[in-house]
Amino acid sequence: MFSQTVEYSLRAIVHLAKQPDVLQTTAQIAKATQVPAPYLSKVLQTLARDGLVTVKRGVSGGFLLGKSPDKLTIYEVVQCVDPIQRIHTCPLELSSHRKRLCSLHKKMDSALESFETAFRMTTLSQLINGSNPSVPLCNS
Amino acid sequence: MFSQTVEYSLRAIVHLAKQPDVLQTTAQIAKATQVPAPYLSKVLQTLARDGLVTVKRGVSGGFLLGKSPDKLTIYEVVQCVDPIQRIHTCPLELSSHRKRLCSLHKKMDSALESFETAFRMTTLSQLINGSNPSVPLCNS
DNA sequence: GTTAAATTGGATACTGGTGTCCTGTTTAAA
DNA sequence: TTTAAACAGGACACCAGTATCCAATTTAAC
Repeated sequence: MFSQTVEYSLRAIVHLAKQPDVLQTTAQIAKATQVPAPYLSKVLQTLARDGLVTVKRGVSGGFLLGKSPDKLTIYEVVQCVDPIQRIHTCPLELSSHRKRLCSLHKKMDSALESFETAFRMTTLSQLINGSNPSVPLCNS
Repeated sequence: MFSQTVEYSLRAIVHLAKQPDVLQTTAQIAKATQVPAPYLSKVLQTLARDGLVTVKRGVSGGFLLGKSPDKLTIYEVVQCVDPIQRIHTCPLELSSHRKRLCSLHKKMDSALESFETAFRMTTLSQLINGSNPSVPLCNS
């Protein structure tokens, strides 16, 4: 259901959000998140394109979270790397369904909607400062 | 988000559910649902394996819905052809997350759960006899 | 200025989902 | 019994997501 890219990008963002002011290299993030470094590199590029992470190139460079953790939702991350495709028009292109989806596709889309909403309402802060004793990515 | 296989299988099931007692050939279903016939053939095989459709081979054969439309949920269809993978154990295999997922994966799984629930609670009857004037697969 | 750390971008390989085709098997109907 | 309709199963092609590697570029530190 979730692509690897989504899983990886969320891990990376969460890791950065835990120390929002600390520059981290791809290698460091890769180790902490158990994501293959070369692939993570591509994912970080994508995140950087949308400003979700900021990048500093060259020696002693690395990545930083691009937005404040309490203003950054996991929805933004997902949409950046592998957008949730809502169903807006009839996949069969039936003319009479153009404005109003049939019950099947309406149901499918409403499932997507609730999925989307769950992500829209969750910020990185919530994940990190929540009551859950299990710290993301951290074996403590 | 939805695989083609899920989309196709739901179309086929809905089509069969509209006339639960009428044998339909792969070609007929393919035409009505706008699904490539050879691929649909594979999907129908999968559905038949789980008894969601029943098959009659040979001349004047075809497919029938395998269960009563009011007892068949679209969840069963999805789980048959392309199961929703809930997150039960920590993807990073962190020992301390074994029993209790961290906040990130808990959130991801709860999104999957609501997704799943939406499907669990929807029967084929509801889709077909609902108040929605747009009839699935039908340009009326 | 030189060096080395670090990201960028391109090229490449692998894998699974999607899609097609062909042969074999079943079976109703003529 | 023969024929043809229809599904079953295997083989194959294609493409996008996943993953790796390498050369080029940037830039801090010496």
